[in-house]
Amino acid sequence: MKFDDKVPIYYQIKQYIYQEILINHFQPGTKIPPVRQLAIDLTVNVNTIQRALSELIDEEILISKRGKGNFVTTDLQILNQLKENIVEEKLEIMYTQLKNLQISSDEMVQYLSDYIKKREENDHE
Amino acid sequence: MKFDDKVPIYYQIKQYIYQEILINHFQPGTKIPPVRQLAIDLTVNVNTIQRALSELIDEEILISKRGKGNFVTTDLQILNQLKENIVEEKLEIMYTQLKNLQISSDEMVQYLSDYIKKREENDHE
DNA sequence: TATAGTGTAATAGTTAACTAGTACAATAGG
DNA sequence: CCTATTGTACTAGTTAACTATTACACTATA
Repeated sequence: MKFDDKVPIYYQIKQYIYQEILINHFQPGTKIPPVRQLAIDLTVNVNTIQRALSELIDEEILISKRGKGNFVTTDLQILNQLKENIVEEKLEIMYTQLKNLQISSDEMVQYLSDYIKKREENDHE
Repeated sequence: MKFDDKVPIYYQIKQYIYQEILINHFQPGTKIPPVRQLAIDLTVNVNTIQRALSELIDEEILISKRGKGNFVTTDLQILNQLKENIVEEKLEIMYTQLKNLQISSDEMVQYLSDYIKKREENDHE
């Protein structure tokens, strides 16, 4: 996995696991891969995996069962809230950054539409 | 100035200066504040300012004149390109992240519109 | 010419993130 | 009961980012 060297790896792993859960690659109630396997898959140290997981456990996104594995919560309320928070966070970051460049809301929507159009034209090649 | 502790400070300063230039707080051809003053204003060390500035100088956004100060380029071509690049970069980051959550382009535009609407309702209070 | 203001360089020390390695605790299965 | 698998904890060492400090080079001006 490729990481952005401007952001801590453990934090990017945390985001990655959020993503895998929210798109149901890791399903509610099921076991996620063992820490040692994740370390291999993501080519990082076990400690770095553990740091990401321990935060997810604190957040009750994951439930740790010693000797068994780490399991995705079955609390759909938590997961729905998580998705909402993440989407809103991403929107807020972009909104704030473009506002700082004195780009209006209307321009922002237009820029996004244009960007998507451009992307999708290229993706169809 | 408040910094995101997940991203290097020098990098955030660099982004800040981009912004100040693009919204004409620092105008083409004019001198930006001395490094020692910037260090005070942003409450960081001079070395950290210098690190950000040296990258901007490499990019020819700024021109350094020893003993005089650092000056914003007068090359509007470079500045226009810079703005385009930054806007596109911000759009791309959000697009990619929301796509990773299996959010469609149409949903994305809708989410942004909703978010803006919500923001502006609150901002008017 | 002396001094203040400017950019630049270099050293030393601190901290957070990461890696490597080892060990330990709990569980499952033969 | 033994062994493999799993999560967890701990120590040690490296590196990048940051701070603090000093020094130096160039410019303007009194």
